[in-house]
Amino acid sequence: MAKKQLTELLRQEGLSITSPRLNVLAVLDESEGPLSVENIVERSTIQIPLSTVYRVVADLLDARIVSTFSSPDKKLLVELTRSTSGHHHHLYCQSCEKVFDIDLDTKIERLIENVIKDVSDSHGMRVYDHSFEIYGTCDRGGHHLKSGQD
Amino acid sequence: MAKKQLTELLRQEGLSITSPRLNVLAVLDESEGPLSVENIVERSTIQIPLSTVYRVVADLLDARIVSTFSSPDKKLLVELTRSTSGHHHHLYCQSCEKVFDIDLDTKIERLIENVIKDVSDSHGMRVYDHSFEIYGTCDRGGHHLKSGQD
DNA sequence: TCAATAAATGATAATGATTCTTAATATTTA
DNA sequence: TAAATATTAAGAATCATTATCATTTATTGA
Repeated sequence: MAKKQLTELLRQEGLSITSPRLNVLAVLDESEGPLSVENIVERSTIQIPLSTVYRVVADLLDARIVSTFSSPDKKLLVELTRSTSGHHHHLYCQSCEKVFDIDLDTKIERLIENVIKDVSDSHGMRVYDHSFEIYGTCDRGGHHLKSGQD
Repeated sequence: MAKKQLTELLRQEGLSITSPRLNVLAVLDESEGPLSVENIVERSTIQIPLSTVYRVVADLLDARIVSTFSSPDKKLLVELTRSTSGHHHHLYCQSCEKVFDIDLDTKIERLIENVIKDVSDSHGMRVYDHSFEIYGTCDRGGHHLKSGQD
């Protein structure tokens, strides 16, 4: 995606255009999958302090430009909201520490929605989200090759 | 569950019988749902340092006497493995910060297994676990009433 | 375009959950 | 019961994340 488009993303949400924000967006845009804050810093062409990345991510999250969730080892993972067709799930590889987006087909997803409705009704709760995550190992090339996505 | 039974649980797994271990087990046994480490300390009749609870929980986890997972705010949650019929899922309440165990019916769970098989095959991964979590609010009595379970 | 104003950043300190270290204590085993 | 072994308590250390605040940068309106 061109820098101009990234700029437009920010402008549309009323966020001012700054170099840390553009760079974080560019890094996320170039990645195939979700990235940790550390990943983002590593991949950025300019140097950005971790604290700034956390703040930028929080702002982008408020604006719903990115989505966040946690890895099995409880680190913050970030991805462009737009890069996925809305709701989806994640597949974690224990050995190479990558995360993959997965989409369930509509039938399955609808079934899950029904299950959620049953469960939440029986508990008298209003549900705002759900997650479905799969943990495995790819067994390619040993353990802990490298963190990062693509 | 009687103290004698808790003792037996430890003995069966070859763990020595200590007062922190028995107390952590007793607290978990009396709770309706999963507890955080802090919850456990609060509810224990004897005083146990946090670090000891973490270590005890790690030992009990190795012995598969307890199971652990993470809350949305990334805290460690613990429950007796025995208290649930094996695999199950969780429902989190944002307002009162409780966690409930939920069981999906066999048909649904089997369906999920199939989905997982498809996904893992297509990514060439060996799957060792999955999670399915629901997030909601019970809207009873305002927000952040109290952490804890029963 | 340029100064005034508001917002964002960088550097670093603070925090909170969890883990580690080590001397002291409790449990097990012979 | 005593020696050998495992566990604990206390607090320091660590890691990810958040907060603080002085400085810099972006925006806006003349």
